[in-house]
Amino acid sequence: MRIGYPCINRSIGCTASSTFRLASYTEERLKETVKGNLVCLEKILRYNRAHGLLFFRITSDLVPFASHPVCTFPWQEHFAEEFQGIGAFIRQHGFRISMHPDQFVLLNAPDEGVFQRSIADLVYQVQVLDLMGLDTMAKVQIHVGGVYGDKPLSMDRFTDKYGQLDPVIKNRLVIENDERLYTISDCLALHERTGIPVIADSFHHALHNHGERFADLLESIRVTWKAQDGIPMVDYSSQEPGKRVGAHAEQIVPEEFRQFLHETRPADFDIMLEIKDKEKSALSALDIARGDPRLVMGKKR
DNA sequence: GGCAGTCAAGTACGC
DNA sequence: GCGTACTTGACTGCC
Repeated sequence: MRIGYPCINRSIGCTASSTFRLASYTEERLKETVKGNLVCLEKILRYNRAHGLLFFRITSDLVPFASHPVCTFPWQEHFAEEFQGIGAFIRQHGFRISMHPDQFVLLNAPDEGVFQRSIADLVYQVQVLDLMGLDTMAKVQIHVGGVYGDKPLSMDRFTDKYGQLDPVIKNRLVIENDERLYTISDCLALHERTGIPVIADSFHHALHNHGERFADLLESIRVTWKAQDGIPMVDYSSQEPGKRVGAHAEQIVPEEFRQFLHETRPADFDIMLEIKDKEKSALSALDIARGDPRLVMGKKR
């Protein structure tokens, strides 16, 4: 078990998610933005290593417009050395890495254009991980997609479209339950038909389920991850009091997290804390998990 | 320097 | 059919 947080660190004064408007796109602007993002990504990873946070989600904004037709610059070659350097650091310290394209990546979209743009984005995300030389335990997580008025048909379409993907993408892709449309059980059913690993989001599960206890699903989830996929990843969050149902909490609720660790024993998985104050709550979580036999704190130096 | 409005992309839903 | 919410940090233009 490793503990981590997504994309942004609020303590170190830089961001790896710097971007710009499409209207201001120039090759120069892209180069300087990516350069800055990579420098910051390395700083974040160094912070994480120093604090024992060994799970991290790399932002999709690392290379802005990477999958947009406007971007013809060969950033892969231009920044090859920087990617390799960061990748070496990740491997050296035993980090687990994920990426998460946002809502526009929809494999089961009936619209061919949407599907093609989704592929382009997945190619980009996979390239980032490949350029870093990371093995297939580094994952790209997506949701199943839309329902389009017919859920069984849309699940069939997911199965078909997934089958058409390049193995390079398939080797990294995992599906996650969402809070409105597709549950963990739906994802497990899709695993049966495609072999795709299932990443469980405990908070989404609490909002949308078929009455199953989260902990009871962990064994079924575990077996969807093969040796080359690593142990399962799990997204964890809790409800922000007084906000819309489904709003992610501003900070971790220690007692809830302690309970979560207790209930899920002895299942082993890496936990991503989708909590708004980012590394702050991740550090609290690490503190709470201290002493849990599942926890990996990183190689001592 | 600070603030409010806006931003590549899609879907679901209410009217 | 059309507009809006969803979700969210960062950018951009305006004061």
